[in-house]
Amino acid sequence: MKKREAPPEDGPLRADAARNRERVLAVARELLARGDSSLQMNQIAREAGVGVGTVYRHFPARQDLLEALVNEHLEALLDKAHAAEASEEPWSSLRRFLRAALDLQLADIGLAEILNAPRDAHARTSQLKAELFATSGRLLERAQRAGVVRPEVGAEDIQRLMCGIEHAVRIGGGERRVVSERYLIILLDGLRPTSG
Amino acid sequence: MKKREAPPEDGPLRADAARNRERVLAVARELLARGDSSLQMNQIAREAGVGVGTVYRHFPARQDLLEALVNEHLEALLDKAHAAEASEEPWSSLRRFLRAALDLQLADIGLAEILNAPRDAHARTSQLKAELFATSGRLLERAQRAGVVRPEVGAEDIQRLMCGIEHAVRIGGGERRVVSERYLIILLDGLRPTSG
Amino acid sequence: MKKREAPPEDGPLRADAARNRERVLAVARELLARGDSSLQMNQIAREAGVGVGTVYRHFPARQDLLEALVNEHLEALLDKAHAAEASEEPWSSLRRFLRAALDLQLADIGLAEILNAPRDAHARTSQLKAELFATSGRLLERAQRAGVVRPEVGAEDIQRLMCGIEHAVRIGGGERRVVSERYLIILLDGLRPTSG
Amino acid sequence: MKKREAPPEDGPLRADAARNRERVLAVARELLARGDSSLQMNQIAREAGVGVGTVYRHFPARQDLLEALVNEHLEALLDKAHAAEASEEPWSSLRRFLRAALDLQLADIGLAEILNAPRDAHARTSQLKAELFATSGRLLERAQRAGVVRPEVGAEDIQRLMCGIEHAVRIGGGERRVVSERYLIILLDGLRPTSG
DNA sequence: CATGAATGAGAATTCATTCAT
DNA sequence: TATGAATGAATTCTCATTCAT
Repeated sequence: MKKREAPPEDGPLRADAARNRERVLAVARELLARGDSSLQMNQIAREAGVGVGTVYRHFPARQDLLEALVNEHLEALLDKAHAAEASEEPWSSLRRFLRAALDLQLADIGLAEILNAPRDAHARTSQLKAELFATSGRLLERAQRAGVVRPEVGAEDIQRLMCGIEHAVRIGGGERRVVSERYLIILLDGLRPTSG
Repeated sequence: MKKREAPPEDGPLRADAARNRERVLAVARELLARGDSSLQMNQIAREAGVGVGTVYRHFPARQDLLEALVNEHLEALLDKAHAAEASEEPWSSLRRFLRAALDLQLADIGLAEILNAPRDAHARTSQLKAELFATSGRLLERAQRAGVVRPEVGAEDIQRLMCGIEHAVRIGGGERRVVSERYLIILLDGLRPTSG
Repeated sequence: MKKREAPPEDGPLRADAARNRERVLAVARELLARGDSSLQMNQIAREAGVGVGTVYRHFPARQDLLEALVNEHLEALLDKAHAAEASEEPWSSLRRFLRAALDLQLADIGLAEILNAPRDAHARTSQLKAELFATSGRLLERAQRAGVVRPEVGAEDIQRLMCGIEHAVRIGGGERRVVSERYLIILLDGLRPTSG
Repeated sequence: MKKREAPPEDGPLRADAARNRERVLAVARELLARGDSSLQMNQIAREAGVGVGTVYRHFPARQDLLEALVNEHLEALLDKAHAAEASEEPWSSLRRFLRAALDLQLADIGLAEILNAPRDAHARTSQLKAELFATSGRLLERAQRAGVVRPEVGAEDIQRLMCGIEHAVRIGGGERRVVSERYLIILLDGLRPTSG
């Protein structure tokens, strides 16, 4: 469990280094997409056609690789959140955001892991998570003020419940799009304030 | 993929064998409770103070151990389901059953795994799962006939959603009882038919 | 029965890799010479002063190691066979070949095992065996056409009988060279056509 | 490698003990006949329907079991040798004896092992082996005096060569009876004195 | 910087033998 | 005396990580 130095992030990478980095990321993405979230360094190196050492140079630990991979989806998700915030309707914007979030989580098996990780390898990740958390919190509160979401749930609950729905979709069969839509609707209905 | 013989289950165990078996089960239970579901034979043997061979004698594979551990909870859950069936109120009996299920799943990290496993090591497990599935299906249908649950969900959906809620509770902090109760309520409300 | 990748045999090995490979082979050879044909990976690693992983990298299975060890002897034997074929005298060339074969088989306890193995790990081995079989078959037939070997024996019989002689030499004491020479003469005389 | 006490051989066995002993022997015989000469105590016990301890009580080591099994064949072989000795023709009696020996060795995979073992577990075995060795020696010498066997071979050579032939028969295919007869003829012809 | 061979701890599994019942 | 559960050393094999080239 020895600590390695952080990868040099100062200057722009040399052309070949950048190419290798991209290859590694591409392979890792591919593996996640195939549902293999083990991210074994040797396997990645082999499939990327680089040495293991190269993978370790760019990503000293599995977590670094995972964050690099997930961050772009995190950014995409943050964009969705901001877009939702720009909309006028508290409820439908929240719904749209959660739908997008669920799609992304299902497409990227590492996203939930990063969202739930207690600590991050890179400040960038922490920052993105914090922003995302804040924005979804505002979306939620707006909906609560409008009386369309039960008042006792918080942003963290939403995140956890979304990961729960993702899990429910993953563990079984059926057409992904259809199932995830059905389960999301159940969650959304459950979030509505108790009528009466 | 060599086939092992089933562990001898015929007669009552000898006193010392029974004691060791219990020790192994106790350690395994403890490990699951600590959240470690890897159930490594060496580790279990070491912590139980028995030889590895002893663990293998009683439980030739991880799956056998897991099922032995889970089956008693599965039976308890089935009892709850039958009790719920005996009740008159479609909705509250379903709710009571799901509450019990969630509590058990949270207490036993292996329960969900067994519930979702595509195949079982022991016929007993398959039988219990089938009975449980059938009973919860009847509970669900009764509630649907009474118009208190949306008609498009099936017993499998309920199981998957419950595992999702379990997951949501596990991945975060907070007082387990409180959090699980809150999330369950959201799920239950979500299962109600769309009013209007 | 998982398939492993073949050990990389393409380019020339790195200096240290080659050194380790040689060490492993040397130890394995030594073990065979000592009469231990079990070729246990950890024992070899220990005696060679390398990690187990290194042995596995070079030789994923016992069979690979054995074939690597034996192939050079197989090649030497094939050379002998070709040399014998180049000679003019049917009988003495066959005798010379079988003498060489017996010497090699006695020097390398793995040779007979590979010769009798129903399948090989490497194509190279199969190829060598096939060539050897064909060549010894031609030597045999030539001797049969010359009327100096009984007609009903085939190349396979010769191989089996030679392994039998090897076995006879191994199971007892006495000066190896002397005993093997005596037994070989008995076999050779036995192969002559029945006079009368 | 701790030494166990010899099994009590004094009095006649109790009826049930004798029955168990026979069961064990029967199973072991069966296993040898199937070509499995590993004689694993647990396996034997299981198939015999007795506890391992029982097997160990009767046969403290694999060698004891093997000898018990083989001794009756050894006795049969000795009978053949004596019968051969009683015959008048030096050559055909030797031939008949060796044929019988080869048949027995092929039928009992343990026979050769006992014959070649440097030391025996039971005096009875040593005695049988010595008698057999002496008798075959006399058969051999008679044939040599008659000038029908080359003078430089001894009883030990015959034994080793016979084991070699057995080995040659075992390692390949073909009809056992046919192959063993063919190889035996080659050996017998090879044993004849060099004509001229 | 890149490479990939080497490392070695650790997990799974088997089996001969012992010993409590 | 019989039983068979228990033992644990021995073996195979994997993989994250290091480091010589």
